[in-house]
Amino acid sequence: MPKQTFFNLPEEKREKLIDVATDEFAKNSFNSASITKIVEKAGIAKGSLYQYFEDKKDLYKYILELSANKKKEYLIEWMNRLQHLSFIEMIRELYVKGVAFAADNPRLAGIANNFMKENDTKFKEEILGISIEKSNQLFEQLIENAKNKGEVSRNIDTKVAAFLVTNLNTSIVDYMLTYMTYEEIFQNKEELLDKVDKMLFIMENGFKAK
Amino acid sequence: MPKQTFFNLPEEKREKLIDVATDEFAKNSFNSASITKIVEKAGIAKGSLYQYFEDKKDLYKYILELSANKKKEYLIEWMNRLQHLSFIEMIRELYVKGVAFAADNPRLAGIANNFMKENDTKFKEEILGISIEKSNQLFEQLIENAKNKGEVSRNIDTKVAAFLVTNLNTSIVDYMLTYMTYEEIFQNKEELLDKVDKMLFIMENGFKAK
Amino acid sequence: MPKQTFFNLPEEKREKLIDVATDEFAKNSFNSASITKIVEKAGIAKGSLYQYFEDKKDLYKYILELSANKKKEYLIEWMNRLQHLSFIEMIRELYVKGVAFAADNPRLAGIANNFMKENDTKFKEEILGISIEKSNQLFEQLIENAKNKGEVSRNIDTKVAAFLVTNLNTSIVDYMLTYMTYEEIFQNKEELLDKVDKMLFIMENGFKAK
Amino acid sequence: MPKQTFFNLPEEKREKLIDVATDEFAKNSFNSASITKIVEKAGIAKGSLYQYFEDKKDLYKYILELSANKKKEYLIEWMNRLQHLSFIEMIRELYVKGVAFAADNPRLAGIANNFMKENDTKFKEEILGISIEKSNQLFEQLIENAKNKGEVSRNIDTKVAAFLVTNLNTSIVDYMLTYMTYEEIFQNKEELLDKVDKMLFIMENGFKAK
DNA sequence: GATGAATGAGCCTTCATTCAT
DNA sequence: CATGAATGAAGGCTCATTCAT
Repeated sequence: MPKQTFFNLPEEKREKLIDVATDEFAKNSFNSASITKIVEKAGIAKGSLYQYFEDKKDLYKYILELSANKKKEYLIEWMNRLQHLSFIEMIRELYVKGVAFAADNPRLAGIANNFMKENDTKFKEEILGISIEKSNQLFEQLIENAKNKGEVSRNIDTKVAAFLVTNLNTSIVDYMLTYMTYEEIFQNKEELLDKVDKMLFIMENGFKAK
Repeated sequence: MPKQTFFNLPEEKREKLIDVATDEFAKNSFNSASITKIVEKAGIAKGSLYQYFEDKKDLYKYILELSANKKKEYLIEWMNRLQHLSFIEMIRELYVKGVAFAADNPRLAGIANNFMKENDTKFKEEILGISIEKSNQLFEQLIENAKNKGEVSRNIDTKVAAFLVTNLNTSIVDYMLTYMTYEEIFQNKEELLDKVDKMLFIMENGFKAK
Repeated sequence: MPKQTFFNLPEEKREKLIDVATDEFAKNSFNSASITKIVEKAGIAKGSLYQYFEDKKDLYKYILELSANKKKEYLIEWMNRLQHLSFIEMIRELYVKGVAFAADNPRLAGIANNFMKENDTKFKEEILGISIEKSNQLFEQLIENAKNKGEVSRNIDTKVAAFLVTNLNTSIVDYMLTYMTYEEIFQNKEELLDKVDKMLFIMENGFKAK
Repeated sequence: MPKQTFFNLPEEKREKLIDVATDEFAKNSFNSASITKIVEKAGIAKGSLYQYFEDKKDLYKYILELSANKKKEYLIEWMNRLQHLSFIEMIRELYVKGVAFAADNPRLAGIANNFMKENDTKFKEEILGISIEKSNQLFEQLIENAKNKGEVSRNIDTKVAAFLVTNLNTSIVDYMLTYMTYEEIFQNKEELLDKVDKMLFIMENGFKAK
């Protein structure tokens, strides 16, 4: 929720600021990110930033939201087809889109990633606007549906399964961003997608030999 | 590797400092943790801390190591029985011990947890003393063995499976520490262990209904 | 190379800061000079100084450069007449201007003087921007020319003579600044210039009785 | 003037401390030299040092004096023959011994050298025990004598000549220690002595072509 | 609306010296 | 006599935020 002044800015200036802030928050935690560096790189006055945004947190929220919106574009197709896909197909597509997003927009993905790592729960809920609890409920619903359709075993615990699905999603992207350079990610996109398939195979069938 | 002076300290003082530092590093990332706050809470002069430790990193390493050692005590039994357990039993025990450790020592677990979240790979490898790559190899070996014994399906990819196992382990503890109060953790230990079992059931058998 | 912010400062404030910093660097080596004392005496916030200058070294470079520029004004006439003067006249004028500069601007001269005393060669070359070696070559050239014109004996070693000329120049000013109060320097300017002449007489004719 | 306790020390310990302190004061100005580093390298308790010496200054005085005494050994021969040498021979020998001393004991020479560079006149006189003025008088006397013997021209100014002689002496050694590594000094001793001769030739005969 | 200077608390670290044991 | 823990001021530097212009 930037102030109106921000949207009155010439597009070039606005984009530059967004770009620079994205970079900073992709590389640093909220605390470590430096407003000073952002305004320096963006070539704007420090005071100006405080005319566009309430404070550091406000800027952060905005950048995080942009990243989330960009990701939604990747997921929109997935969401539209939720009904028509089998559960595993759904998850596969979710992961695939997630990895593709991170591969194509490593900085945007990095922001969300760093956000997930923040320790301060109050801070996170304040930023999210809703409780973490709530944000996890989508998957529980999807799993319940899949159980009803007979696609997912009734023997597994829904909440636990939802937790597992969400965390693996996060872990994959985290791995990419933390241990691979942007270049490596870019060059190995196919390979990464292949690994996603292998992971889903495990999730679908389990470890156990039959 | 604190200086000798640290070990010459009266136990009470030493414990107080460890306690306070543990607290700070459990609640903050390395960068955000404050030496100033630590010495203030410990009631010692700032200069004194530098008589005990080389620098902030040295203190951090020590506290992290203490946490690791404490955790090793929980895992020692697991390690001794590695040969005699089936793969799923092994993983279950690993997770169970991990959760138990975090439930009994939430702050110590929090330190390791925060360490995992650090973005700076060089920093992490410097602290660890070995490469991240290397530290992940144990599980790959365990999975290979399990495949050979016929416990784990040959159809699954070893590296991916190892990644999955490690990350879930981390995620569980992270979840506990981030979204539950110490009190909640303590009161729901049984319930948490039950969830571990449910997760392992999924990992063993997969999502798919049969 | 101060930041633009420094030049945007009201002249009074800027001059005050320059004055105070000049004082500190005239009285102390680079290491011993204190940023804290400078800002206190200048009556500005510590953070402000870092809005004007990159760091201590940046401030130092600037102050040193100011001193050098001021000295250049004294030497500009000398440099313009290099061709038309005999060697000894050249040296005399150099020394005379140097002494006059130090007498009129003891603090500015003191800064350059302290710089010469720094032990760390790398530091000095970094500040100078060129190698020490190079900065000494002017005199060697002048002496060679003088030899060719028959003004200076071919029997003397050029490099050694250049060393001698440079070091005496430095020594004289050093002596003034170290062992005389600013007041004494000011009151004895004539006397000092007379000593310069006496020294040049020795350098011209040597110690030896004929 | 160390305390008696210092002399009661086992020789090995005493020598180690001297050695380490020598090193520190050879590499740093009085201010920059670190007591902490000295005791660490010497392997003694910090408190101990303050039982041997009054304070940092006291230690410094002692180390400086040791260096002076060592140098006196080099100069003793020179002093004994003062009467029998011509003026230029005297100076030559003084310089030669000085260079030889610095070549053989660069650290000891470095201490004296750093001392000369100190800005605080009061500090220097306090350390020296006598006024700088006084310490320069020897040469004036020697020059006067040389004039009387007809070796040195009556046309030169005694005080100025004395200043010149002393400062060149210092400058040569300073040059060696600042711009040459210990190894280079050691390997080029002959060459350095040759330069001394060349410088004395200039001082004897002057620049002027005849 | 834009500016950017000013702020002062905070950062980690080093210092010479003291003094209880 | 030796120890080394304790001290707290000082070191250079960065921070997010404010506010007069």
